[in-house]
Amino acid sequence: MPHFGTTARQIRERLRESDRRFSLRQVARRVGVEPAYLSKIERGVVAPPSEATTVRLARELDQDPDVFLAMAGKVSSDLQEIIRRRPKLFAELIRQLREAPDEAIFRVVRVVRDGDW
Amino acid sequence: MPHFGTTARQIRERLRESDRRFSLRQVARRVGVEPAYLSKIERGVVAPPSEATTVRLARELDQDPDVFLAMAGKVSSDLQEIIRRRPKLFAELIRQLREAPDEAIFRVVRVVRDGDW
DNA sequence: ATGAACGTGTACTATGTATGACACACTACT
DNA sequence: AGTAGTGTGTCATACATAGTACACGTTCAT
Repeated sequence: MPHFGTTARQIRERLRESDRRFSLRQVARRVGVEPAYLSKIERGVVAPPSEATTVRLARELDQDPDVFLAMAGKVSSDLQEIIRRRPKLFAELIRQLREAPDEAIFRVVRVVRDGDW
Repeated sequence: MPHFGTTARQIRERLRESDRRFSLRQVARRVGVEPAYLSKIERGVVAPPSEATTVRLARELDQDPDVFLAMAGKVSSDLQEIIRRRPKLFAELIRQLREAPDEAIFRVVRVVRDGDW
């Protein structure tokens, strides 16, 4: 699993090559945190930020919030709530899919999405 | 969603009717917390305990840990880790199943478990 | 009727989480 | 040469989490 801060920094620096609005300070301002704090986050000096801040940062860097949250060691609270509503069913389903290959999970997603079964 | 403390207390008191080893004090001792603390938990004076304590309490009361964790507003960390390993796939799957009837989810569980598809 | 067990009130504490504020040195234009 | 912008070091803080410790009045069993 890649490091949260390092990854965020790499993505930001890549974006910055073509758009100098992606300086640490400007991104920090748009995300709504202090530059010093974002600096520490990117270098791993502090733990990844809260869920809300992580999601705002992901959006700012045009990344998938769930992936960013995963790197931050978290799971989106809306997913957690879905699980909490029916804990037995979801717990069994998820543990069942622990070792399943990506393909198998994706097949399940498709089947459920299309509903034709 | 039922209240964590209230539910725990009811279950414990039911168990106690046939086995007086289920006093608050004795359960607290076996679970590894102070009686005063368990008392406060059961009455909702304090927030539900940590994941580890919640699971030990569930086991002690012969309940499903995932259900107890759900009532405590949490999701088992082992489930979270499974999701974090493949955040996109699991996020899509779970959101897909948010509104699905129990029956549909259980059908998916069975299909995946039996693997014949 | 007394000692053990019971449930609970009050007070305290240790650790973690999630930042903010400010100052500093460096660089990049204009 | 100066000013605007940049990244970072240090210090402080507010709040939440997850409990412990002890004392008190009550009840239960012998």
